[in-house]
Formats: sequence, C-alpha cells, structure tokens
Amino acid sequence: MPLAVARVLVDTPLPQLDRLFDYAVPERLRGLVGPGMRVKVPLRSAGRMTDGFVIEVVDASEHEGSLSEIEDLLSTVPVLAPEVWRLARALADRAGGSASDVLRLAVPTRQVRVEKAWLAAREADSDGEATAHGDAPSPRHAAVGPVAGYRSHDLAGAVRARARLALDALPLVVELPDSPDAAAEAERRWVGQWAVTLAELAAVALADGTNAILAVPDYRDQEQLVAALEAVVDARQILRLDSRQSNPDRYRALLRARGDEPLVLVGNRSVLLAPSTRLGLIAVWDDGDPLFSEPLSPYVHARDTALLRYEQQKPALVFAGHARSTDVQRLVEIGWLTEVSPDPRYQPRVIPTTQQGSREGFAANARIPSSAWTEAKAAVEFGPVLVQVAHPGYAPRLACTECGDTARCLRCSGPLQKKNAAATPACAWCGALAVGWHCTTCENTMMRTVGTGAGRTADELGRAFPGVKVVVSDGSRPILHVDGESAIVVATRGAEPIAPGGYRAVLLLDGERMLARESLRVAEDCLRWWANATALAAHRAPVFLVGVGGALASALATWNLARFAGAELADRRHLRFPPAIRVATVTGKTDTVVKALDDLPDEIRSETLGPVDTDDGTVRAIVRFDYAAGHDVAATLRGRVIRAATDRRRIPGDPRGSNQRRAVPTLKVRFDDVEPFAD
DNA sequence: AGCACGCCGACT
DNA sequence: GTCGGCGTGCTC
Repeated sequence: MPLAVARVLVDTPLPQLDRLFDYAVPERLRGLVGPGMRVKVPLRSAGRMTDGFVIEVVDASEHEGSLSEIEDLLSTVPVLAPEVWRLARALADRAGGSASDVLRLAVPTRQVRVEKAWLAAREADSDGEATAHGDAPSPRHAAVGPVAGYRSHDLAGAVRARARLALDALPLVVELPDSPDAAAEAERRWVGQWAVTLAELAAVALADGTNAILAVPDYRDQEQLVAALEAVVDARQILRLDSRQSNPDRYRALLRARGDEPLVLVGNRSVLLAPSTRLGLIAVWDDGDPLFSEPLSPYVHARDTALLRYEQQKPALVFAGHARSTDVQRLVEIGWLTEVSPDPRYQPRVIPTTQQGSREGFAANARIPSSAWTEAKAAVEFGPVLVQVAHPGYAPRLACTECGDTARCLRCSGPLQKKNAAATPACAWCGALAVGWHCTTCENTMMRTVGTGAGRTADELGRAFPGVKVVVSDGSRPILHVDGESAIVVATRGAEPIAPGGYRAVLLLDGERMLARESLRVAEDCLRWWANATALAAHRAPVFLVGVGGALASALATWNLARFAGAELADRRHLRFPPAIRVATVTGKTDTVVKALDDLPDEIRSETLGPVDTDDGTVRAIVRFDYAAGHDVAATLRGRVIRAATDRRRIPGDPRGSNQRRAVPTLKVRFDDVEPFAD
C-alpha cells in the first residue's frame, strides 16, 4: 500500500525512545498525513497516547512486528520543517541528548485561532496571486550598497559568497535616518553601529532572495537591531522570534517563517531553531554573552547551534562583537573564520587608572580618581555621562557591625538588602522586613552596609554633582534610552542605556570587584562588559577604566581585544580548559559513572577529572576531549545513558524495598558545561 | 514512564 | 496444578 507508513518521533524525554517509530496510516488519514505534522500515537499499549512528529511517510516498514495505527492527526500544518528536524537531530547527537528536547524549544504548541487565520490568509493570498498582487513587499533599499565602516572589505560580497567571518564591530553609536513608518521618538533612532552593520548584511541576504537569521543575546539588543533593520528593509520582511513572545505570537511567527517570502528572522537564541529553508546568512551578535547558553536540556549553546546549522545549510556565517570570545578566537586561529575589522580603524579613548596604594589624588568618595572626576565634571556640562557599576540595589551586602557576618533574615536565613539609604532592610528571598533584627552569630543588633550598589553610587554622585539629573538603570528596571540632556547615568553592566550621540564620558567603576568573581571566564566577561560600555561613548569621548591595570587594561586601552582573546585561549590550551578542548560532565551513582567512563577510549579516560562526590549523593566526573573526538564521546556516553535508563534494578540493600525503583536520574551527561570550572 | 511478560513460593 | 509476587524489558 503506497504511503501507508508514517515514521514518527514521539514526544518524550526518555532517551531510549529517541528514534523513529513506524505507524500505520489509517485509511481515513491516507493522503493527509505528511512530514512535519503533529500526530497522536499509541505507545506500548493501546490507550496510552503520546504526541509525536511525522518525520517521513513511506510505503512500507522495516519493522518486524505489527504496526499500531496513528490515532489522530492534530493538524495538517507541517510545523516541523525538514531543516529544523535535521538540525534538532544533529544538535541532540552532539550534546548527548534527545531530539524531542530540542523540538520542544523549536516548535511552539498549536494555536487553533492563529492557525485558522493563517490558513484563511494563505487561501486569500493564493486567490489574489492568480489575478493581481499589488502588495508585494517592496524592498526599501533600491540597491544594496557597501556595508558602512569596512571600506577595504567587500562585506556584501562576502555574504553573497557565503563566507565565515569573525567581525569586529565599530564601537560607536549612530543615528538612523528618519523613518516615516517607524513613529519612534527621537532617542530610539540612536543605535550601536553594530546593529546597522548586521542590518546591512541582512539586507544583502534579502536582496539575494534568501533569509537571514540574526541572533542577539537579549531584548535590548533586539530593539536596536529591529530599529536598524527598519531603515534598510521593508518592515514586513522583519520577523521577530523570541522567548518573550506569547505562544500565539510564536506560533504565528513560525507559520510565517515557513512561507516562501524572504525574511529577516530576529531574536534571541531560540531564533536559530526557526524554520528557514533558503538561508543566506546567520549572524550572531556578542556570542560571549552568557544569555546564549541554553538552560534547558540538551543545553546547546547558541554558538554551536549556529555552527551546526551552518554545516547543514551553508549560509554566510558571521560572529560579530566588540570583544572577542575565546571560542570565536579559536575558530579564527584554526583558520575556519576570517577576521574582519573596521576600516578605517577607530580606537576609543580608553584611560586606565590604577589605584596605586594611597588615596591621594582621588576624589572624596575614593572610588573615582581625580582625573576621571575632573573630566566627568566637565563632560556632564554637555550631555549624559555613563557610570558602569557591578551591583544593582543600594548595597550588595549588609553585615553585623560586631562580628562582620552577613546579616541574614531571621525567618528564612536569606540575605538582607536595602532599597535605599533610609529603607528598612528586607530579606532578598522571602521579602520579610528585618524589624527587631539581631545577628544570629553574636546577638548584636546593629548592621552596616558593605560595598556599593548602583543606587548608592547614584546617591553619592547626586550629592557630588548638585543639580545634575541622576538616572539608574539595572537588570530589574532597565532603561533603554536616555535623552541628550546633562545627566549622570548609573547602570549595572549590561544594562547601559543608549545616549543620543554617545556619552560625553564613561566611567567604568568596580572593575576590581567584577574581576574578583571566580570563574574561568572572568577576564573575558569583564572585557566584554567594558568594551560594550565603551562602544556607547561619543566619538573620542574619554572612557575611564578605574582600578584595573595589566594586560586587561591595555587590551581595552589599545582596543586589541582579539589579541587578548588569543592570549587567554593560549592559557586555556595550556591548562586543557574549554574552549581549547571540549568537556562533558557525567553525573550519577558511582558505579554507573565509572562504567560510563570505562567505555571511553583510554586516552580520554585517562584525562577525566574525578569522579568527586556532589551534595545530592551522586558523583560527578569531567571528561575532557579534543573537538575531533566529540562525535565518538557523545555516542559512547549517550549509549550509557540509554543503558542506564533501560536496565532498572532496585536500589540494592534499600530497606524500603517493595516498589521503590532506583533513584530517578541514573546517569546524566551534559556537554560543554562550564559550571564546574566556576571555581 | 508505565505496563506486560515471565519465572519462583503459598494456595485451592 | 495455578495465583500472583516482583524483577526485567520494551515501547512501531
């Protein structure tokens, strides 16, 4: 019987079910069921139903036994595009995880109303096409010109030639041309030059009749990028796909992305999983941002998603940023990515000021060197001055005045915090006000603030600059834009607003404190935060890097961020830390973990770290391996995960015996997890 | 997961 | 002889 068998991926996280199952297509669904559609199928015994995706429809099954029938077809809309399925399979294989986990991120659940509206519109559209079609998206750009800021490079040509680039962004802000349909207030027209660059690259791909996928870390970046895109392409060709959208919006966007018209897909890490058949460009902005690491299984970093998708669809691939991640640097060094820097070169005016022992020469509050103070004071006369700080809130910590221990909530032991100087301290976890507080260590009843948060910095600067407006922007209450008026803008790293024309001066405070965090990537992260803030300064405006010296300071001052990434990568290579190599953590009961490790080839087995005890009674080992071995390591460990999930024995010697099965997470494998290197 | 199949001890 | 305990294995 022709096309009577559907091959289905069932929607379950169970590793042993992560393959295709054959089902008979019943008479009533014959000819309707197609690849990419959601179906309901019985699994194991009739009556138990699971959702799944039809991957292909074939004439006959290779399966020995008899086939169950598809129970139901949820919709005739093929929501899983073939290229997304291929990508999901490859991502799961690389990360030792299940394809259905990836699909859960990639395919939003069905929205009947959205779907009906879309089907109706498509119907109307195809009718219209037969007669006349006066509403075709007209590219706003008559001709795609050269990409601004890269004089000697043919970036447009590179996109058409599907090149792979590590693109250094020009660290300046620019004003977008007045756009008639974007009724935006004036401030919104100022964006980072990087956004314009990416928008121009996307316009090249569109003009070529292909799609572009642009991935940004967060919403604030997305706003800038969309604004920049609106200036160079038809607004109808811009499609937002991000995790902040409601499910109907995501579903609507998915359906549009499955259409034929060329689009620019813009969004956070999830946009890299969007359907796009004719893909001409993938661009990732600021790939070092931790928001690109996916917190859900199988934990694939957006950078790796982009790389894998490149392998499958061969679009142009661009990693753009101010600072360079060690990961991209690695790809440059092996010759896989081509470096492109702005031409003419622009070097921001970064002035490192190290606090050398004595406080002499420093302003009253001792946090700001007098040279920076003087310049900031002068600059604020002409417009906004940016002050970057490490911590939000008033003070990062409150402590007992006697013993110095952290002041904790008497109810839940959470850390206490203060909203402003006068506020009663409250618990950061349960919110309880700390009235009648006493120290749990020494019974003392007084506490003091330790350190300085954005709010306190704002208070201090407000007193130091009487009459100047002070604006605070942090992660919980971010401000996207400020106006061009004189103001002190205090922002936590990553939450800096954009100022028209750029800030007249930038002060990067708390550098020492940012560097004090113990993590493999501190230096890289700090440099990225500083570089991104530096890029918000006006042309040649002073940027003071306070309290930081050495290689980091000179990297920023000379704007030689790639060289720093190279040195950092050399260190990691020496220590055999990622991203010079890859890692995978293997967690579970001791014997399961040991068995899994024993499956690995000797040269990899001998390089594993641990296993060591974790706090929940399991053990964890860290497997280290070269990129070339990744495929084999993933296959081996995945095999063990399946084995561990399949053979289920009682916990030996468990007194509670009876129905108690062994502890649920038998063996967990997580690739490219940097968390164990956090300290 | 969740359920059927199957291989050993107390029962009619 | 066979009812049902739970350990084992499979899911088209």
